[in-house]
Amino acid sequence: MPALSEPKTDLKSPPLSVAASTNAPSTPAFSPLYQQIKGLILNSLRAGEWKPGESIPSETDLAVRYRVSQGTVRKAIDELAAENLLLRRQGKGTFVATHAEQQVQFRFLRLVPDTGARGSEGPAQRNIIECRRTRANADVIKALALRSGDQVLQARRVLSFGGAPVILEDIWLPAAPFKGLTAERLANYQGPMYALFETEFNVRMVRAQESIRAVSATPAQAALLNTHVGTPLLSVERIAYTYHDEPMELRRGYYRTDTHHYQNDVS
Amino acid sequence: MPALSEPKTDLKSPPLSVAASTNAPSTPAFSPLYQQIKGLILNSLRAGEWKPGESIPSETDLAVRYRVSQGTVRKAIDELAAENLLLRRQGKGTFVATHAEQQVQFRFLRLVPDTGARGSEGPAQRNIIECRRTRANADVIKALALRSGDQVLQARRVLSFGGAPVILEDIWLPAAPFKGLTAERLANYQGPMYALFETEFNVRMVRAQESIRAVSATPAQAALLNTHVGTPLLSVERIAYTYHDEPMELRRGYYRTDTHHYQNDVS
DNA sequence: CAGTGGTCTAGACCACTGG
DNA sequence: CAGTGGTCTAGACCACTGC
Repeated sequence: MPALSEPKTDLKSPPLSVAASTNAPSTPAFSPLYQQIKGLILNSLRAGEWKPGESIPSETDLAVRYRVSQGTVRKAIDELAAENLLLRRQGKGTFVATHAEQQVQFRFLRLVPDTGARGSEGPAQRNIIECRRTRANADVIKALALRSGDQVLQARRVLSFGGAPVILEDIWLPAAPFKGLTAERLANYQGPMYALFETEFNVRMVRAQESIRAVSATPAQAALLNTHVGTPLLSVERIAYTYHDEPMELRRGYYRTDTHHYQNDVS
Repeated sequence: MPALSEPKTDLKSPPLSVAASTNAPSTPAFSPLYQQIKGLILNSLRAGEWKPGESIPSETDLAVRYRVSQGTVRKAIDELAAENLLLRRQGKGTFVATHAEQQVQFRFLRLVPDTGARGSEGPAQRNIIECRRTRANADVIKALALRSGDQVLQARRVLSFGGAPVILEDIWLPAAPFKGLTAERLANYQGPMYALFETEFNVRMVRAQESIRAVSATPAQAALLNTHVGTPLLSVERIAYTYHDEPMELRRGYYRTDTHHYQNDVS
């Protein structure tokens, strides 16, 4: 009999009214079994029981562990795979998604060169301009759901493609989860920033929300992006979330769009 | 026995190597049953057998019709619902998605007011500036996969929210599928343009691809959007597709982003 | 060859809708 | 109440991977 840690009481039993006896009597809060399984898997992911890039137990193993049928586990995994949290590979297993993989390297960066595919210009050069620790201001507090007075790490960097600066970014991170992150660590790391966050801080960015505007380049922005004051830039404000919709990063990007464009599929 | 029109030969039989005996010998082109069912449903949708807003037959009916199990039909419908082509409503049935519904009114328009929810400023005012019929130029031919010399309808309009002009759009449509579309018809129609396309021309837009840049307002654009020359505008080029990825519209939009922003979720 | 995910089936039962 | 989609199960078999 496997070591069961989660289900002290069997899952199947009554509707499992999660919302205890609070004031919300109308909705019985029925939650299907596979949703509960999904929640348990999510908990294991957040706790780091299975790390990015690793495989999780097979469907049959999980079925035994959770005492449900394999089909129910399958449906839970299906949803997690659809949300890009897990990655299924037939014949091999199911893996925790990671930003370190080549395929999904730029999943969160929607800027692509006008001609040619992503990465056709070679790898991006990342230059950290500055990095410091400050007290979060009102904007950041709201975006990251912090408390007034909380510390944040702030970084500014420029991304260049083929030698030409294209993106200027200001980044804010809550200091607590990223304890120990220094300017050197950031500057020396080759590869996507989100991959660093995974391996060093066990923080995996899962989804993000972006608000996009057109703005005129300020003198400071123009200088860093090697263009003229007043040049139209794409302003991209991103809030990135970890598991359970916890906001973990605020990023304000300014994109030159004379050789690149932001690409989006809507359906 | 139901009137079977599609499956002259039973579906189940051998792997059904769709890619006939062309040059591609390595891949056996195995296609699961539910994918084939999905294709058949897609064909019925395109042919207009079930119109937008209407319900399609129940899963059990379709299972009988296609001679497969209900679970297989279910999986096909699941995918179509995930792609927003169908809409499931428990207890009622499965419906063909439509742009006429209030909920999905603005599914393709990602511009939202900076404060408040979509539509909080009341309905959009749509003003057709001009509408004419021309020969497609190279750009349009490429975007809509036309043949040189083909006719297109071109329209220009301004969308205003709360009385203030926010969006200027140039729209190109292939003349053939939209035969009979006039400036009056466009100008007089209240409601989303895509809803008109559905009811009048049996053309349903299913997905779109947008390329976004920041540009400076030209004198003409500034005048129509009631702003200054040089104001940064969001340039949004959209190609919209019907069923089977057929391009059906090219749209070049210019958005003022001083009171609104383009919102995007990335995962 | 064994182990994984992927497909397909058949049947039971539940939740929701509307007459 | 009947009809619809939604959940859950159990079992058989297929396709893919790697030893």
